[in-house]
Amino acid sequence: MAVDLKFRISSGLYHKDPQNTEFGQKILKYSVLLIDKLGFESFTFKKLAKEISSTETSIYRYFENKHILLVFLCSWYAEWVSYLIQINTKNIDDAAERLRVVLHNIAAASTENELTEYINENVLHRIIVKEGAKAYHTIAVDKENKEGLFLSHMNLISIIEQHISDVNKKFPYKKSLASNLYEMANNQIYFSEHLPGLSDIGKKDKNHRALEKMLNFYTQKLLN
Amino acid sequence: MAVDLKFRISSGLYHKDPQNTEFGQKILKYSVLLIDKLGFESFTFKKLAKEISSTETSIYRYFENKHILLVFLCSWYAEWVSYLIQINTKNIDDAAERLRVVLHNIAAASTENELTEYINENVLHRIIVKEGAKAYHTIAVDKENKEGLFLSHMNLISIIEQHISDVNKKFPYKKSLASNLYEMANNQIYFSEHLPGLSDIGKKDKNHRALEKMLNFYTQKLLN
DNA sequence: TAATAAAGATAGTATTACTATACAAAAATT
DNA sequence: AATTTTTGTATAGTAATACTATCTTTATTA
Repeated sequence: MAVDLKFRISSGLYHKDPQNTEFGQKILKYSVLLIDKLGFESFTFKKLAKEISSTETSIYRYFENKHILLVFLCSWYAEWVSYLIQINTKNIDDAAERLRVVLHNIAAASTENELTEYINENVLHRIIVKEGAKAYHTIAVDKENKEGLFLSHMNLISIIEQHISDVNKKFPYKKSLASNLYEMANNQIYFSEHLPGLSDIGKKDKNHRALEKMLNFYTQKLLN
Repeated sequence: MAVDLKFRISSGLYHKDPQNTEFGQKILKYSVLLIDKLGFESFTFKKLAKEISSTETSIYRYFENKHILLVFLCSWYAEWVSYLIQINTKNIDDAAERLRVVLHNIAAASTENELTEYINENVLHRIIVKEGAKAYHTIAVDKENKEGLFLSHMNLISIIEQHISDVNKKFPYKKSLASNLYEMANNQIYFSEHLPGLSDIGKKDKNHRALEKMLNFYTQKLLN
């Protein structure tokens, strides 16, 4: 059953929260599909407007520009994964087992059931893998970071960090391991599909299974 | 002493090899400086042309578009690091020690002496850290990969892989570790400067030293 | 000296990334 | 019930981008 889940996302990322209106949700839904189809560089508000039989002006009422929309989508994704981690680790006492759940959720989030009507999480995950890094590799990072535009992402990483800490309090690089596990998960999925020479994860495997196994191998070696 | 080192770079990345002409070298030199200054998105051939008192047309004689120029610069960087690794590991018998040299070269390449007249390697490294991922996160990856546009990068990763293998032949994720060490090096430098919540590497440290230490810690834990 | 290549000059075009303004319908408020 | 506000539409316009085409000048080389 699709529930209309909404997440709290930095108000700097929209003029009006798209999660709250039908039209806003339509923007989200079709921007995900269109970015996936065209790639972020070729995606424009004009094309999106055409897709949803609306106008550029209307979309600009919600988002300052397409870069901000991308950051919004990345934040939504981070909130969604944080949410999954929270509900899936809630009743687990063993820290090592909780961390395994965390790794499952960052590696295979897209295999979860669809939760929302207005975002195809599976396709969104593909966008995060392909375009996610562009959200913060921008000339204005420092300014945008100061404005809190990356808080959802930061928060996700600090949740991962906490679970790492629960397994091994004395590990000297908790933050770096947390961010690296997340980046590695996304990169290795991308490499396995597009640049197989850069990964041991095969294209043909249900690759999230192999990836998950690898992430577990890494963390076990590092934390013990 | 600056030597005019030239690298063999996939011919799909230029119309005419910029390393071979004075004008081509000027394009390389100032594109590096201008991308660093403006960020890749705001960088244009028109602005570059103005900077070097030339014309867009002339630059298009060398590069199909700015994306291809970026891939060229990333390839040049990969060739350069490969070269550094090669000369710096040549006379070392101990595999573990060689791997340490490899990690030094991917973490702190920018602290090397300048080798070439026409590229400021220090600034180029900053570009790789900030913009490098954009080179292959594009809608045309598969096509470009088939055309061999990423061969220099692939080759660098397989050199790293070989050194990993020399330390522990049985390690099950050599390719993934190789690509991850490289990505991690770049990302953690970026995070330490712009998104410190994502890294344990401090901004104030000579951060390549701390990074190098972390990469060594990782590989030791993983390979032993 | 003639031929060829390299770079410059100029012009043009479709698309992008917006901004401005005016308007109509629907929703909320008084 | 009247009126204000919010929400989305329609249209137009602009500077910049990402090129392409063509022609001329300058330098190299055969």
